[in-house]
Amino acid sequence: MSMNRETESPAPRVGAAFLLAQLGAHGAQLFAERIAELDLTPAQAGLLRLLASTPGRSQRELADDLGMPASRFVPFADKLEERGLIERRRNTSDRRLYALHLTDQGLNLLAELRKAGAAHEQEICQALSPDEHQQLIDLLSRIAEQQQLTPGVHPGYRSHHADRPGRAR
Amino acid sequence: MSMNRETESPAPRVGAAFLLAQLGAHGAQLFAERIAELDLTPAQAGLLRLLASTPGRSQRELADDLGMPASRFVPFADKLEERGLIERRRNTSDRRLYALHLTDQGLNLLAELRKAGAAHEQEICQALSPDEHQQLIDLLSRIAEQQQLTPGVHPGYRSHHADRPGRAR
DNA sequence: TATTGTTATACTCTATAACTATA
DNA sequence: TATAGTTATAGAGTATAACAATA
Repeated sequence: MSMNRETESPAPRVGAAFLLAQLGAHGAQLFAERIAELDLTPAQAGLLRLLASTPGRSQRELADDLGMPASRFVPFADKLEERGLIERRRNTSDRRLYALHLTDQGLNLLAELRKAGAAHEQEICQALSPDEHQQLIDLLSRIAEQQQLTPGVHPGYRSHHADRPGRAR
Repeated sequence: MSMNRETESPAPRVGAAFLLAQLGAHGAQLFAERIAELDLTPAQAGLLRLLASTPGRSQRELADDLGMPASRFVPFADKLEERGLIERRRNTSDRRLYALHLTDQGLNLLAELRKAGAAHEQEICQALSPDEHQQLIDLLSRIAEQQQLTPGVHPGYRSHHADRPGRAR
């Protein structure tokens, strides 16, 4: 079949929103494959980062931040506790609450995680010069702020496969 | 433990890759909610756009492009055919193949879809000036090309809820 | 009575693989 | 024998809601 019957549409006319969705999903997949080598999922990595910045919060608060129902957070946290990465401490003033903390082992893994994050950043942005790289961060930050996105959390965490790391296909 | 032992890290130090994932997921969600008013999912919209640019292809080819298994493509296309948006025509030279085409009704809905896409683009990029908007598109296009992403398709299509439109929470 | 954490059940969605028709 | 399309089934993952402990 002839493929060039309508040559009057040369430019693909791709918008920024579509590119953002496309690149975001692509990058998220690459990152998931990368940290699978640490036996971590993006959601698990998100919890570790969350506990590093504000330790001692309750499971319900953390579940809300990650966008997952409390009932799913329980086995989600169970696995990380079994691996010795996080710790549940009883709150003495209100014994209904747990206070979640990173263990030393969790801190060590978090350091590995940050190395992986830096390598991932370079992989995604290798087409840009350092100046352009910073330019992109500035533009994206402005959009994120205007869209009122919470720093450090994105909606993908609420999704499926929060427990088992995915592999490359 | 004291929380301000390392005060030398004042900036949140968010990378472009994380912002891309965050904004991509956020924008995809907004877009899904927007086109739910047309009773369409992002994957369905993707197929309509695909058929508009290159009509007459087989189901297997299209399923591959959308990243979904052929078995799931069948009921996926069924719904659009029942709604009179697409049409299956038998290939005369190889009668195993279907050739999928948009109907007139499908073309009309595609026009609505493009209006929704333009409005979505403005919603996402309202923090930027026209110049900055174009600047962002250029930077993202360079990354997409270097990462060898297929124009017009993104991995989110392969995912869940390809059939039923989601609503705002 | 309200809230945190937990468990169980019922449901949705999916891929695997078998099957038919055509090549 | 190989491929396009289809169907069925078995399994994974989820939210809803009931439950126990504490406030």
